[in-house]
Amino acid sequence: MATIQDVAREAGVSISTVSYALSGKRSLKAETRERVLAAAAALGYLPHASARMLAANRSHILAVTAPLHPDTDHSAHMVFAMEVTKAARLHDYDTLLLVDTDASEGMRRSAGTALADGIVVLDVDAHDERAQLARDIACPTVFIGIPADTTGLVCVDLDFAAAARDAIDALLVAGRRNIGLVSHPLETMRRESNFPLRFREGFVDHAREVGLEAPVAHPEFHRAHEAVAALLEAQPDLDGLVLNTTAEVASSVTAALVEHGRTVPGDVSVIAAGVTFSTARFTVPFDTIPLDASASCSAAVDLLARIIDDGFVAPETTLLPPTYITRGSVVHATTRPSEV
Amino acid sequence: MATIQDVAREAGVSISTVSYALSGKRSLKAETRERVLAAAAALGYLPHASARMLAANRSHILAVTAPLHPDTDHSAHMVFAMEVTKAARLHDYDTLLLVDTDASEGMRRSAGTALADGIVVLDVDAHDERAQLARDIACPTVFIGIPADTTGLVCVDLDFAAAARDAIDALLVAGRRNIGLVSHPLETMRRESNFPLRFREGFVDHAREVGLEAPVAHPEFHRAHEAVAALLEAQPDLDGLVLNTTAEVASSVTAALVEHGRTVPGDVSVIAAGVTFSTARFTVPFDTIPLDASASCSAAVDLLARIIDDGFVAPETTLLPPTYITRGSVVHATTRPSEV
DNA sequence: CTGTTAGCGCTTTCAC
DNA sequence: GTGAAAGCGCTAACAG
Repeated sequence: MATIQDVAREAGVSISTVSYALSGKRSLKAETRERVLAAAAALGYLPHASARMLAANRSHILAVTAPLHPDTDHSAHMVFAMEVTKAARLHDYDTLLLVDTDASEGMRRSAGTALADGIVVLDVDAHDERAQLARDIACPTVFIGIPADTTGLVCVDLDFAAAARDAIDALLVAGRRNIGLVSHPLETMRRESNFPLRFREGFVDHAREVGLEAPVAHPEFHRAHEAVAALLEAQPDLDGLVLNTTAEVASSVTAALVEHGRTVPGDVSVIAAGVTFSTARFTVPFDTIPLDASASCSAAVDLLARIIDDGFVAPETTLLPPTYITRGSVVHATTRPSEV
Repeated sequence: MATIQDVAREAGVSISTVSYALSGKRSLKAETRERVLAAAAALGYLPHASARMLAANRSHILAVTAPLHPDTDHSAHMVFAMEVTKAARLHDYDTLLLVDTDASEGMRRSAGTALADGIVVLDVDAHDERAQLARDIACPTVFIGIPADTTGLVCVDLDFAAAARDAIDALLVAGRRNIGLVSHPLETMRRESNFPLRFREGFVDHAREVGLEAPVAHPEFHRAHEAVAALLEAQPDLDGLVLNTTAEVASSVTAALVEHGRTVPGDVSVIAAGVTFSTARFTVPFDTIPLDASASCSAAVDLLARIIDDGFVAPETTLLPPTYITRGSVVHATTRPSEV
């Protein structure tokens, strides 16, 4: 491997000139710079990562901690990890994957050894131990998700409460007033997984505001059947359904409704909200208020890069506004095909 | 952050003694070592990663390249990335995630800058550009998966041909002779994704050896229906089915068979083979010859660690033997419930 | 058994 | 506009 020495010799300049020519941190005579770049290219020079890290006191590495729960949706997990990685590359960072048992210990380690310049925290629980950890370590950290106590933390996430409101409002506009929510499995709620709680809360609160009953069901066995049955029991006239649940459950909702003699979207209009998966290929594609991993991750990494550069940013929580995708699963109550 | 200097001062020894006390690379008087360890603990000392990298010429980082295809199974993708990460930690390596467009360029970069000590290549196609890249760069590389030309490469993978044979044999033992295969979508086959090809080839070859028809179907639209219909057309007496396909397709196989008036496992016995997902929660759980990500990744990382340490290992392909998990979806033809 | 010291390859002052 | 040189914090000879 060619070193900066080799390039300097080849170009007939000093190594500092090479360094500056490549970093652009000070202006050189155009001709000199050309010569250096040519020499570097000729030798196939690439700077030695650890030497650069040590000298510059910057690793150009971000750590992303993504713990694994028994109910973890691997697919969503991967999408977030990849989107963080992609966003990081735009800022010239590579990303280290910290998983499982290593999610906390790895955070401490990569911060303590200066392995990482910053940390992205994924899959946040309400009482996540990584929240306190982030306060303790001296390493810029951004949460994608919002723990119960955000004191001193920087957090980014979709505004799930707003997403829940928008979903209800869209159904109201379609003349639907008997609205239910299929939320996440109880297992997920029990560990106080961050966004399912916030979505449910937003849903319940807004339903109360606009004077709706709005029952909530938590599916079991990764199927919609029981959840739909429970909602129909609580609300026999169910005509609107909000889904903030897993892909598996969502994909069986239409079938479950049909088994109970309800058509979609005529009898029951459906909206999937705060979900990462696409419903485009479902029997009936659902209107969706997506949880856009790319948007969340870019926002988080942009913030993190800024914190690393500035050395400081005021702790704050950024809520990303929801967007609405129409796919035809919400129709006005008066135009119900079953009544045509 | 405390440095090795601080620890040396605190313990009243030289920095090399600290280094040796912590690395154990030479023997010290027990008391000295204790004193050093105590001092390190007291100061909360953690070695500076980049300094260690530079001095030791070892980054303790592995890169894992996992490109993204339109038909990528994110869930399986994540499982492999995580299993590599877990296995790497056992050897004191961290793992860098290289995704997407960065899969090749990132490989070159992390090798060229000495960012990574080694590379794990995931999701290998038959004519994967990363094969040639691995030969060109001077960085230990292990493939999980097997490209068409393995010259000079180190590869690890499940023995998919053996898995296909075992699946057929298990059905033969159960008295089934009209066996079909539901393989991967054509999209996946077209890019010559590595293991679906090898499984299909193993299946077709062994079927010929034992004198079976053995039609193969490639599902569309991520559903089993059309594939099952195609197989039944080719083989109206279908009584055995091998699945080497996506979770989505596999989960709808039983329903598709039932729609065609066939029971599982009575009329048609089913085996899922070379798959990462579990069928335990399916309506009818399938006997499975698993593609064990953990096993493949451990084997690959163990090998890689050895190559990094030894500086050399003979290029070779390691095929992991398949195992069989019984879940009751294969019954003998004479005990067909539908005939009881 | 322990200490001294020369780097590892780069960045960045400081000097010209 | 360019060069010389002092580190960054560690590892691993080389000495004793």
